[in-house]
Amino acid sequence: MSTAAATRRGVPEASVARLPVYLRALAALADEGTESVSSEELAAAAGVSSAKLRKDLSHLGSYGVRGVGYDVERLASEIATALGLTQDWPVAIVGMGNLGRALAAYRGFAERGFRVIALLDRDPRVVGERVSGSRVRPMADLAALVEGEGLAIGVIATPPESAQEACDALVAAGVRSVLNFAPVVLTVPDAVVVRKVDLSTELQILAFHGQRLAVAEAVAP
Amino acid sequence: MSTAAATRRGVPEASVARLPVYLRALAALADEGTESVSSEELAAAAGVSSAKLRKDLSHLGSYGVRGVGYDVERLASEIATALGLTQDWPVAIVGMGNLGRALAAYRGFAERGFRVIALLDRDPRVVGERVSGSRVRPMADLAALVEGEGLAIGVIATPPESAQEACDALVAAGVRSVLNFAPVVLTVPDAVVVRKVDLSTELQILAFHGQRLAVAEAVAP
DNA sequence: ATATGTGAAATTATTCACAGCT
DNA sequence: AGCTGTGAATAATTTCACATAT
Repeated sequence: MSTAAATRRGVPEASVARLPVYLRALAALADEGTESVSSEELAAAAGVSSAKLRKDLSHLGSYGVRGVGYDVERLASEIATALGLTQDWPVAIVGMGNLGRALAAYRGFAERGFRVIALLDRDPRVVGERVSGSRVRPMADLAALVEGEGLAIGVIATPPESAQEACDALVAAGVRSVLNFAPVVLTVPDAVVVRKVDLSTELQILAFHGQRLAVAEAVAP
Repeated sequence: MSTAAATRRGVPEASVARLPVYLRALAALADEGTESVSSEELAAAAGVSSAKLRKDLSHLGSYGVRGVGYDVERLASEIATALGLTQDWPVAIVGMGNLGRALAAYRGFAERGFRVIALLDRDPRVVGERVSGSRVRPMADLAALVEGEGLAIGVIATPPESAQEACDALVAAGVRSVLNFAPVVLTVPDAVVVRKVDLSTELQILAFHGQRLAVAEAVAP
């Protein structure tokens, strides 16, 4: 099986979710001038076991050298290719409340190669306002953004009540990838991929573990 | 095995991660006055299969009625208890950059019962400033916050370079639960639980799937 | 000598399908 | 008659351990 085939055919979801972490660790190593790295070292930097790292990388192809390790630049480039980061992924942020404005000001998108090409809001009182140097656009512009500018990823930063509506508008315009910050479950066609970022879910999971720790300590201090 | 024992002994991690979603769906049902719900309905609202929902709930105990379904209030209360949400979880946010300020202004913490009791920054020029009605405090205050106010959860909103330092300070002060927004892997002792929220990782996962979809469509449009 | 890549084993998670209870 | 709770079956993921390549 060729590398390209391996990439297109299934890379397990759990592996995909870790590739960005490896990529970041590799970028840090490259920054400090490291040229070669072993699976043990890279795994430590990424916070996983070396066996897991090697298994993950094996789904992309065979880019290491036995007895030596991995070339940092090469591996970073292969992971970036597997993730599809060699192409452009124009992003639009929908919902210009507190969160939307914070995201619009966030530099992390651009740093990772995601170009924010539009900020949108459904409220006519917000449309036209300048946020982080861009004019806020109406939802009706979505179709043109997909057609004309290749808009590929929609970020939903609306209040929960309007998140599904925002999502429907994105999907209707042809967006196939959605990052949802609203604390609701979105309904989308099969062809659309949704990822969720949810603060309060994370806090609740922490509460669960915090409670477990407290109980464990009470039993065996 | 008693319910309490079931809760304390392992609820699978994958189930724990879904409990907050069920809780939110139940809250929405309660809001609209629904008193009883079947696993099928609740599962649909939470975006999972009914078998998965029932299996997840079975780890908490047996709170449904065969042939009938679940009492919405009761189930919500049981899940809240399992998650440890009946107790107070004081939160501190470390790092008063853009993200830290956005988080400080975010109402979602309080709505879910997480009380933000302190905002901190290591920069003396920021300490003392007022953010969202609170005075920003120095890192040296952490120990007193844990001792005196029961600080339990630390939110790291610093730049990546200082995230480990912030984390170390939290852990040294006695915080056992950390929510990390900085795009770095944190090193902590076993007794500390870290959850990560990472925008660019999520975007990269979307890019991977977007690429897959594009390829699939090219092959079979 | 050393570190990768990978089958095989072990563990964890999901789905199936139905017995058991209301 | 209907819906939960759960063993059993299946699938996914992780870990082990070593043959293989340099």
